[in-house]
Amino acid sequence: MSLLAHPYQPSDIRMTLENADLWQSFHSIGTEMVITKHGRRMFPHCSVRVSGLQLFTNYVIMMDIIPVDGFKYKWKKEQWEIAGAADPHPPCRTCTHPDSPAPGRHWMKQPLSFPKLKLTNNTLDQFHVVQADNPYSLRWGSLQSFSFPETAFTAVTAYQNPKITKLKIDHNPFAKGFREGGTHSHSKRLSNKSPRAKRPTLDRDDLSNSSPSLQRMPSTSQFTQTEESRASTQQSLKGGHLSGSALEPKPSESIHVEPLVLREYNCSSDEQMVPASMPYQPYRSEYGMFPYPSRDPDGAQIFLHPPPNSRSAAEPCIQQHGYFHQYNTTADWSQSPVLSYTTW
DNA sequence: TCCGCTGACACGTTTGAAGCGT
DNA sequence: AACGCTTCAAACGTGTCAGCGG
Repeated sequence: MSLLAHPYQPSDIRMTLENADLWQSFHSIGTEMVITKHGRRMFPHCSVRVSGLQLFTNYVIMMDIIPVDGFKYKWKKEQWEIAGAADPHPPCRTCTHPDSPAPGRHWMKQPLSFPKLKLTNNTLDQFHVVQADNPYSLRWGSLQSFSFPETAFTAVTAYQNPKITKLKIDHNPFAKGFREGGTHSHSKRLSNKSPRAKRPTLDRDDLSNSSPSLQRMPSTSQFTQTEESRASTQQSLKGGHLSGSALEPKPSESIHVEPLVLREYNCSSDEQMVPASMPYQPYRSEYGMFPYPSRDPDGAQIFLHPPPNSRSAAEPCIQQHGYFHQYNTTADWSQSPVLSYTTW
């Protein structure tokens, strides 16, 4: 774990996971996140507290999900087992916090979260693409990333571990309908003819087509990782996260300063969809290139990381990673073209 | 036959418009 | 007329299950 400060502005930026206890509860069992074609929100969602930022310097916060390894897994005999090679990795998509860019004081006054981040295994929802009318680029002074080992999770299309289901039902208000009296029995639903006519609902595709609320980040296959971040991530894996395995140290704050990168895209959204289940080549190459929005980044990222030990060897995990990017001067920012900017 | 994914379902929560009172 | 509060239905998010397809 390392921290590299901005060359001109010695950094003491810290990022801590807000709902760490909840994450830890899930993590100790082996967090699972359901993904669907249309996108499913995470629970727990990512929420972090930031400190040490320059009060009047603008930052952008981003979050990524990165597969741990090149395998896919199946739940067998109360544990995950390798079930073959992973499917091709989809384009990496980065979620930018909609408040970005914002001054450090804004980020530090309250925890920031990504409650509307959705996980999907659909790689064809192209309507989420946001096209920038005026591509522009910025030189970033530095990039700092933070990883949180306890946010690692396994992406599933249906829950496998009943302990996870119970934990989610206990903590997620939206799942309260399943809390008491067990789950709604199938027989109950088989009785059919519910007195309640099905509400006409917008097809999500239609909804998304007509609204910018769901947008996909530009893709890149150039995401690379430095030795440092790799080492950091590797280290985070050693603790494991499955039941019975040793827990990692407290939310890590491994910080990686990235070389300046020019990227040209604009992305902001109410809800952003990120791929969650597709393993990708782990720890490959460098970390130098990264898909950044053309505004200042400041972010949280999720990394899938390799199974920490033999017991959890089959478990694809995701580790949250946050990225900071800062404008050194307001002048830099003023030179930027108008952003598409949405709020959650 | 097995297994994974998808869509339908029922229920609770959230949200915002409409109605009402001050 | 303006503002604030309450009510309620629509929209949304959830986990489970059957059915389909590979």
